[in-house]
Amino acid sequence: MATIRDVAKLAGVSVATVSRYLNKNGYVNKDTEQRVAKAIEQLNYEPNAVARGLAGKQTGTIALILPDIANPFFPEIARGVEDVAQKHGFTVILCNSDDQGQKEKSYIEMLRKKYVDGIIFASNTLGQDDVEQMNKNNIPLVVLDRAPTRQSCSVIRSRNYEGAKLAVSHLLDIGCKKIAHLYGPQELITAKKRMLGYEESVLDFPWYTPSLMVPGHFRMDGGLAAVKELFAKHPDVDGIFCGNDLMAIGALKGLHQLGVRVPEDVAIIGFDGISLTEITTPELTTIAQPNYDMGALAAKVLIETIQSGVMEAKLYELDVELIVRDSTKR
Amino acid sequence: MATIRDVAKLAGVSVATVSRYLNKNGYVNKDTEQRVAKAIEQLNYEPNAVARGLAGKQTGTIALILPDIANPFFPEIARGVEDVAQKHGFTVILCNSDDQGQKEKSYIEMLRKKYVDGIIFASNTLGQDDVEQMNKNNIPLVVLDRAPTRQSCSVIRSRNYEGAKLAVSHLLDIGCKKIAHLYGPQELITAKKRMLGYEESVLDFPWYTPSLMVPGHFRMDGGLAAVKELFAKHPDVDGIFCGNDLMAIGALKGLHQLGVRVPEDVAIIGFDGISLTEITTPELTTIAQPNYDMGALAAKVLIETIQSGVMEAKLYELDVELIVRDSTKR
DNA sequence: TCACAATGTGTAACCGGTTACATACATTCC
DNA sequence: GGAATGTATGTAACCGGTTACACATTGTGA
Repeated sequence: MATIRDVAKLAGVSVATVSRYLNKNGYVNKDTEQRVAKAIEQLNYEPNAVARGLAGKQTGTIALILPDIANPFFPEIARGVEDVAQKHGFTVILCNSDDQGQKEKSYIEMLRKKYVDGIIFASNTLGQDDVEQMNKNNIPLVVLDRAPTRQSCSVIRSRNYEGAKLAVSHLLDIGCKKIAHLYGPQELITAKKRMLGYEESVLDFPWYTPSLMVPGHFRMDGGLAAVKELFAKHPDVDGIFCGNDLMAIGALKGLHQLGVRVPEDVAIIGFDGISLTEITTPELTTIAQPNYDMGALAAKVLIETIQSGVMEAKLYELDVELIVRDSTKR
Repeated sequence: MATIRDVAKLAGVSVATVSRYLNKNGYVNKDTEQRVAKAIEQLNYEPNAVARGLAGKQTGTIALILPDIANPFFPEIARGVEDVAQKHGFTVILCNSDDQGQKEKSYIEMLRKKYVDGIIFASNTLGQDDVEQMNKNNIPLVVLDRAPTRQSCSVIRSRNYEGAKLAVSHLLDIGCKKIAHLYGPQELITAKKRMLGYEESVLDFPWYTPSLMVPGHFRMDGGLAAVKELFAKHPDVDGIFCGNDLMAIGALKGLHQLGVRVPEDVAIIGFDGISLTEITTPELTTIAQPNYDMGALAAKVLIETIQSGVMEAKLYELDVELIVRDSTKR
């Protein structure tokens, strides 16, 4: 592989000039430019990214830390991140934290040593101390969807509260008379807001009672168990708003096992808009987040932060959309 | 951040000694070792991975190139890759090729410039020239699942042919009298072998005719369309072996639309064992590949190649397993 | 005509590691 | 006792870029 010095020699200029030509900063004469270009061409020269990283402290690499890429919620986000990164000449490092603070910290450690230019977090366990450490090390970060606080870093989220209200009002619209809610881990802002939206929507109905809210841990098996628990207490429920799609799928399974028909006996609506909602029978109505767009936006914001050098701390809230499918069609 | 020179100064030794201590190569006296260790401790020193990369030409980074992480087939593989990489102190760069040779080449270009230590391919469009280029540049690569040839690189695959025979014989076992096959893109060795397994299993039956094989492009919508085409010609089919799970899900949908009952009228079996097969109604019988393990093995083989420096070209074929679920239960 | 700015280029230090080679002393073997 | 070998350490070049600074030339305004 040719180096910048080879190019300089062949073009009869100094390495500084070649570097200036490459980075398009500083003055380079038109003629010189031509000569350098030709030398580069001839030698088939490619600047070495690692050397660049060392000298310039920018590696053109960002990291995406998420709990588990095998969770169907994340691949679309990851795709959004990667597409935008790729378009800007950045490369994406994938990290699965399993929501373990320990794993997360060791990733951050390693990423810092590798001079990643920035990090996107889609993880729950991001601690205040981590954020501070990143700030101290001057590593830009963007938090996706789940951050409890918004401090010295940008946050991308969707309108969970509004989405929840939308979900409940849809169930009411189609004539539901008693609506339950399966909720996710309350340490997640996402789960909390969705529950809040539900509560505020139903609080004034005579049928409402807190035991209509059952935890499902944002997981499929959790949704399945929850729905059974729910029907033991409230066999007359005729609508369920699930805090995420995975629980909704679990609930669907559970109802199927109980011999309850969807949507005839019970209507179900989920939240997230993951692609799995299209493969169930019946297909699931859901409040769709723009998952891909959230990833894409996160990457865009991060890269802007990296390139401008100013670490802003904005909150971006994206709109959600009600997608009506068979699980609520009567 | 402290550098190796700071450590050397504080410990009263040369940088070479510190480096030897860090890499545990060459001689270092016990006492010196202690002093260096203390200096590192005091300065909170962390070796800089980029500088290391430049000097040593090893970055502790591997890349995973796949068509699309949002395709449900890949996240599990990716997870397997990442877990093993992480355990060995490697970092994984994620690349979505969309099966476009062009995109793939530009990724490879960029990865080479970044000194990635090796690449795992799970992409169809990997050309002979690419492989040669990698070999010339001495970048180890491992090809996952879909490689046409096996030349100067290791290949990880599952027993597609055997799996296909297993699938058909299962359908025969449950009493199917006319079995169709939805197949994937024939340029994929995977799709080809699965079709071959089908053909050889059914060739001698009187009901067999080539028009029982319908293309479904390994996609859900393809499976849906294929099943409709199939039933227009062969309404008496009572078993379908789908070349992958996505098509099986599509077929399930299509049959549902046609009012055909599964498994009563038609039994369906897929291939791959992706997690989606558990959320359909009825749940899908499938020939499960060890997806996670395939990713993990790919990473293991790649890292071994990187660390040993010998570029072997082995073929690993993993066993598949029949998982019987409702879609073939009679 | 002179001062100053804009343009163009080169030298060499620097980023933070690794490592070939030189040197020195302690053992071991014949 | 001298050669060969093992242990321990330091010097300095090297990986391949970027960039501060110096210097030269040309253009411009007063």
